[in-house]
Amino acid sequence: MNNALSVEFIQQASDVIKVLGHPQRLKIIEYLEKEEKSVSQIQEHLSVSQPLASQYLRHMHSRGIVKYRQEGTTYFYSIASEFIHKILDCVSECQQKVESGEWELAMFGTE
Amino acid sequence: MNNALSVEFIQQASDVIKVLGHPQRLKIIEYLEKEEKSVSQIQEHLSVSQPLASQYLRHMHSRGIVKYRQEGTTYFYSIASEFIHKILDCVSECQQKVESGEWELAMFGTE
DNA sequence: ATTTTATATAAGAAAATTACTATATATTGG
DNA sequence: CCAATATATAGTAATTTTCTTATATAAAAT
Repeated sequence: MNNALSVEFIQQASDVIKVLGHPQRLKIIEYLEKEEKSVSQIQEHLSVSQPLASQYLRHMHSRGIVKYRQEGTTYFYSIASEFIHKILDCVSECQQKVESGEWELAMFGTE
Repeated sequence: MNNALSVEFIQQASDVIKVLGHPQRLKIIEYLEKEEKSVSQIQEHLSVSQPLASQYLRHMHSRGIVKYRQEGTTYFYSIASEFIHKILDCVSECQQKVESGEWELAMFGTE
């Protein structure tokens, strides 16, 4: 079932994964899961400054993780890749397993 | 099907995901997927120095991503969490979908 | 035309990450 | 006890990331 990952794919995938390895950006992705949101909605949801929200989104856009649609001065962002949806499912499933006591997210908190 | 992620879980999960957002560390995880490996095996597999390999592993161990078993002077590392296996499955599935043309890993490579 | 609203962009300081070199520890074999 | 092997740890320079402040753009409203 598991083919080996190619060197290039590992490089690309880790680039994408890296973006999700950040609480605020992961929160954005979760917020966008169901439907597109405007920058100001995202900004309020995170309680961050406008430029910082914009920067997060630009960052994720440059990696192909989100896309946007413009309507007047409003930009609606949404998830651009199936891979992101899958990862999010995975994280969500993990939370459920952890809550049910079936799994541990991480085994030790040492250091 | 999708419960909302809690703030604490997002924090913890992004901490773990962050570790995978690095080509060499992701490669280690993939290398460990089937079975445990010694530090020197991992070192050779990555073509990095001994201290660097050890540092990667210590880093991943501190996050509960890998665990080890000692036998003499040899340390055998393996994946410590189900979550990591799941993420790896997800990445592997993604590569297959990308190769088959069904998905794109990322939509734009701009910037 | 001017103001307001929504967002983007730029520049830089502070903090974190990365990878290197040098050294330490601990187990095994002679 | 001494050397060799396998791995860990410490210290650090270079790079990257993160977040802030200030400014720009562009559409809409007055």
